[in-house]
Amino acid sequence: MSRPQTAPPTLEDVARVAGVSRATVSRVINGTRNVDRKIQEVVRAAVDQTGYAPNRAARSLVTKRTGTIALVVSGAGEQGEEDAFASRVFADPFFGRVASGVVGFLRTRGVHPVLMVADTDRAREDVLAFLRQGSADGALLVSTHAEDPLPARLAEAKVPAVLFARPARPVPISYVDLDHQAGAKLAADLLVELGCTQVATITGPLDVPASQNRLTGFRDAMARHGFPYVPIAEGGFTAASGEVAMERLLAEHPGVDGVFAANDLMAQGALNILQQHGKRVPQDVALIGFDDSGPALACRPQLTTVRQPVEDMAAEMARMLLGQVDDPDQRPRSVIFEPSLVVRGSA
Amino acid sequence: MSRPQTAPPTLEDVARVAGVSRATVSRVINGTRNVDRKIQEVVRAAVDQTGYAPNRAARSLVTKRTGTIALVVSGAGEQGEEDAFASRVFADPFFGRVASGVVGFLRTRGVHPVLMVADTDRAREDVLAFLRQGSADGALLVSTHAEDPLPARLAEAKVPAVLFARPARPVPISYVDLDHQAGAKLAADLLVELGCTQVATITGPLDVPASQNRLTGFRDAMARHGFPYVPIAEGGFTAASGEVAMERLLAEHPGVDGVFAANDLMAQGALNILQQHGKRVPQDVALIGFDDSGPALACRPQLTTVRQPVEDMAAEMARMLLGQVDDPDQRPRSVIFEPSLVVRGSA
DNA sequence: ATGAAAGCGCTAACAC
DNA sequence: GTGTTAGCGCTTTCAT
Repeated sequence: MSRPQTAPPTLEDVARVAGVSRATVSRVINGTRNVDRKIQEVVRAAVDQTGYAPNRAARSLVTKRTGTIALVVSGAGEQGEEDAFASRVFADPFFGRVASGVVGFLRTRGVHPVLMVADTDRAREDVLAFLRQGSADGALLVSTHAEDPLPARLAEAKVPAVLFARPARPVPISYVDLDHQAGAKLAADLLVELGCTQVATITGPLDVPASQNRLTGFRDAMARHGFPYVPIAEGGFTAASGEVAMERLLAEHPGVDGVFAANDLMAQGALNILQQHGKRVPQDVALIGFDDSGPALACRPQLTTVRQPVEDMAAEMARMLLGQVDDPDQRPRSVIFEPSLVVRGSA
Repeated sequence: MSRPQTAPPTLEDVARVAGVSRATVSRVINGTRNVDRKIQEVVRAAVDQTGYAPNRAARSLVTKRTGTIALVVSGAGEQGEEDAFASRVFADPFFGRVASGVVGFLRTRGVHPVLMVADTDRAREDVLAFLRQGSADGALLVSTHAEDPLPARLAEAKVPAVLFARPARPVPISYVDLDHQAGAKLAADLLVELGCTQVATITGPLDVPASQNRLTGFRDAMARHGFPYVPIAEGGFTAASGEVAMERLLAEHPGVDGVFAANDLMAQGALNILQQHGKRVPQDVALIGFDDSGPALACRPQLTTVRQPVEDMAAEMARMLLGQVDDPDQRPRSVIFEPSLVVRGSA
């Protein structure tokens, strides 16, 4: 460290110390081309000695790559409640799992995710501009809203992008998703196996494909078991909405003995209400959640739930995105993950 | 949009369309210097027409600013369980609130947070390198580990940085924090007011200053109320650790009638155990949490808790950091927030 | 195998 | 008030 307070060392500095040209240093750093063994060592020594680290802006300027991707959470833009959207979505354990999977995958690849929230038209334009002028190499999109225009915009801008979950309306864009129907079937099968005969379900917002698929899958499986009618109550993927839904279900169908909630948060809410009404879970009512996120373990009894491997799915998104960045002409692909049943105490 | 598939428009392109020089376009875009009204309009029109957006890399190369800051979560680097750390921390609602506050503040300022996890020495070096060679203008650090060397390293590298919470050992670095002692006192006062006489507390990890302060504040307040002895059980800020701690407390002090848990997650765990042992909350045992995060609302009864305005604190961190970026010679500052009591059903 | 030199897109002196 | 010009630090032909 010969230069205490000064500007960071540049390629030029390293080259001078090593007694070679900038180009050579650049080559050994990037591992391109053949460079003489001996020279490589000399250069590496000079790098260590100077504490050199490449300037990403300069590199990016010439390579047109940033080593950065956007991790964007997109949602409905209720005017004037922007921050509310952000806090709602970041409070959901689901998003934490996505972030965890993405970071876990990217960390070893020298790529960094920048967090963006796209909850208004303005914010969406910002995201688009950010991507279009190359501030990031691509985007990972978690959309919470069916009418989200961002997927289509990204596709038409030909920005490398991967979605979590299939978009509500067809868009030529890559995504990872879960076999929601299979997951719902897992729940239905267990409920029937347990002997439940009055089964109901708390769905997610029905404009979201995942909610629809879970509902459809559940109904189909129940029908196949000889239960053509399944009462439903629509929730909003929050614990509070799960409570409201369960109240309604109980009011309309007091004899319900099995409930499938489309996520763990709503299952948690349902559990609260069930217990409040003196129903024992799982003895009086069997309850199954979806996701297998943190709250499932915090409940008493712990939630039997359909596990969605969110971290793996997020990692796969990142993998796909990087592939797309390397080869922009790749056509859209999708990877579907299989859910699994995690049996705990609630069913 | 005259150039369909080609490279994004540059300043040069805009200048040509507007019939002025690059410099002039740059001036109107950055709002510097006086530029003739009429010309401004012409330029803006040209910008719209071309769909121009400044290239951040190029700009950053000359300004030495990136418009990016690092949001780093730093923690103990248990060898080989890197991803476990990431998923643990991102699963904590606390971190979501930090992210939400940070994003909320930065979004209007054109600054973007990049997410980094520093859980190993290697990862910490990466963060440092990232910052030192100017890939980000500064760092927001949430440290979960008392022995974390990162704050000191950041300080000595003279990287603009702000911590969430005062570092365990003195470091000349800015931070925001909560008056933990005052928060704990709020809890103690309520418990005493409710008539509890056998009060215990579940602490956070005792090497973390925040945990220590909450404990000290609680003990002091209880002592002042005439209760010199307060049984404690140390937890790890997770629901599961709260369960273990509560079990132990109950085993050693079956008559306990008031519990203060150092965060909501542990309070939730404690609640599970209490109810499992047939204790009614709040009738038999009054229970108070800390944070006022999501899980507090999902519990039954809902948690009475000491609110920590995490989003505001995070926003303040971001504000302080940007100030520091603008004036790097600023000396370290700290801002302490006041907690407040949120009374719900558990006490 | 290595060096010289051009240039990525932008800002900031400096002239006019 | 506006244009000219010199780089910022890097990669990458193109020579050698």
